[in-house]
Amino acid sequence: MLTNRQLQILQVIVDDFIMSAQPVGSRQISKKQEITFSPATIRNEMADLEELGFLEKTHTSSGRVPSEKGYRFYVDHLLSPQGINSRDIQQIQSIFNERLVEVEHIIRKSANILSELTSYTSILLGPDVQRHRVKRFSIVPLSSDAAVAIIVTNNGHVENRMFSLPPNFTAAELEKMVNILNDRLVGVSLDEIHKKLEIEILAILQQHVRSADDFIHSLVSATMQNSESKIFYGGKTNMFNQPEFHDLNKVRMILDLMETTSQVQSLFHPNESGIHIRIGSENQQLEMENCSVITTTYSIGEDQQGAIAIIGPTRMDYKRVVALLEVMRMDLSQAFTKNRSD
Amino acid sequence: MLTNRQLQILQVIVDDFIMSAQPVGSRQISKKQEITFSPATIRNEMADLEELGFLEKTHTSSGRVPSEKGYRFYVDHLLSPQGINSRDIQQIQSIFNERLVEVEHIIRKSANILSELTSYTSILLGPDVQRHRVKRFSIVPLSSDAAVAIIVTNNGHVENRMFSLPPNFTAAELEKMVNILNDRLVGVSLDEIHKKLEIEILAILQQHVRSADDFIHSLVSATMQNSESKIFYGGKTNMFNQPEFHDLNKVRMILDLMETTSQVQSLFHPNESGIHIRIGSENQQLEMENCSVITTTYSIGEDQQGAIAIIGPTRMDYKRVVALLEVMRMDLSQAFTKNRSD
DNA sequence: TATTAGCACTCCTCTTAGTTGAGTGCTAAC
DNA sequence: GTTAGCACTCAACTAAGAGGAGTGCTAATA
Repeated sequence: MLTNRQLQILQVIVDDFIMSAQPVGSRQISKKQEITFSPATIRNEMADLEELGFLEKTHTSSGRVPSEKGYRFYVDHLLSPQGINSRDIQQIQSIFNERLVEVEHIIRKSANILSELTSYTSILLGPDVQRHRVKRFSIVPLSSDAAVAIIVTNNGHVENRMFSLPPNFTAAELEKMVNILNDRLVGVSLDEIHKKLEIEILAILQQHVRSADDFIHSLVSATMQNSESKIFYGGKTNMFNQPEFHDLNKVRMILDLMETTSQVQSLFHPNESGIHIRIGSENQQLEMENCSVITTTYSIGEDQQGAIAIIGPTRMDYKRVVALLEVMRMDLSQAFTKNRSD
Repeated sequence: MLTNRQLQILQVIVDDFIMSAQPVGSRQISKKQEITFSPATIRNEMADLEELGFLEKTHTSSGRVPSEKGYRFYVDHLLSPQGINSRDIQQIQSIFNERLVEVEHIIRKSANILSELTSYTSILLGPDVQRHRVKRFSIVPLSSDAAVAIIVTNNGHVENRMFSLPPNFTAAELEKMVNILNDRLVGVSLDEIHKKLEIEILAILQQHVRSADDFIHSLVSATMQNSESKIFYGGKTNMFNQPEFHDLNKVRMILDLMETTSQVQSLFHPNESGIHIRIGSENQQLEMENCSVITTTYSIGEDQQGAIAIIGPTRMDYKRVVALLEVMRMDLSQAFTKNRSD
């Protein structure tokens, strides 16, 4: 176990390095108010902390820098909760000033404000549309052979997909069909729609309408390409500010990663509540070995979740980001839950 | 006027510099097959071309580099049309392989393929939604005080906006209202909707429904935030490949510019057909002083336009990009016009 | 025994000087 | 008009040296 003094020194080093991005030397540490012992003592302790794997040197005679293990320890044991400044709170509140809660709009705004307040990059996942339930299903024909299928969900989200109509399909048939579909689909969650269509509804339609096969098939293939939850970014180029990303290649790799939906999705831990911190190589992605990712979830209505991620260097201001995410998570959950529709 | 020899030398220099990104020296030029005169002669000509403003030196004893004026001349007078390779054509055709034409999907794919083929950044503007016409208007109530308004346009595009319902609004009233709105709005273009709502339709509704004022007002404010045409990007980080963008700040400025819708919009020349090339400072934006932008438009249906922009360094492969855009513009126009609905 | 002052040592960083090579402009010869 | 030749320029690279921040170790101190 670490002694109190070691804890104290580790804390000072991490805090200092987070602010300065410079290796921290013993002299510098000794100047801090809370430190009462001499540089020599500190050097001894630092040597021990290095042996234990919490610190690293950039070269033989440099100051110390926290290792990943050091950050991990800091995050797990030394992270005193921090209040956040009323200005920041105010800015977060400003997201919710407007009257009507349009989920997408709020999330977009949140992404921007989070990136502004943290000066890192923020990624917000919108609600998992797949779990929305159908409120209304309708079809609008565009021409003799094409139509748009529209699904409005209980949360006011609208999905639409074009699909091709079987030849010689009459308006009357279409109406009949829409009625049947509406009867059967309302209340079904989006991810179950195509199963439902293929198994249950196909049989029913076949009794009432010509070319139901074609129709359903066309509709199924349209609903198959399932709609991913939208992803919103804030401060994509904030990384450029960080001295550790003055290397073009690193920045590029991360920006490229953020263009790939699947990669971005894998940054999140679905179904785990609370705040999660992944430091450096704890992220599976090679591109992220110099980054830390802090994620959390917020609830939208009763059983849906959105997610937030902040991406920064491993030398991230964990304290502040955690505090901000805590507030954000609560506020978003509250906003989305009180105004939700049934 | 430039002599033939000067033209030839200018052409070689620009071509060479576009490929190599290195200042071009007289010796190097003299080695080209088509060049029959000696380095000394070339040096003399280059000195003249520099005096005329077509070339620049990076330092006193360096080779020459085209100036903006040089590029401009090259683009205006020396750009022999180039065929493109059948592989590239094939790749472009692959965009249109799929059966059903979903505008957004095709544009997204085009953006990616263009950036891949050019190795620059591509920006595609979707159709100008404001000019779509209403095909069907509907309202789906979500709860007692909120509803979604949905507009399907003639091109199969779907716009939707949440808005608040006046208190104690009955389903019957809503239906009546939607019927009236549908009668009046079908065929109206999106940018005219709110005018139409406020002036003409309000009067009619007031005769039939309670709280028409509130309702229309709410609807108007929802339709006011007019939907911009969507913007699709390809190869956002391709710039990192260009040696002239090894400076973080330049890249950052451009990436930031691309996050700002209004800035991006101003890269385009609406209502001008053909291919447009803006070189360096010919772009108004300061951020783009090292970039050239090549834009063109394609038609969607009869009277709508989308636009394409390719952004690269001033040392851009104009010949190739122009050729690719030519093909792309034709193919997109064709694809969107043959399948359009009335 | 724990702490600290002192000191030799390391190694990054910055500066200076020197070398190389690609390229030019100019002059004089062809 | 063209070209060979030559002196000159300057970026890019390399090497050497000074300065300084920081360390580890040893011996003195409380």
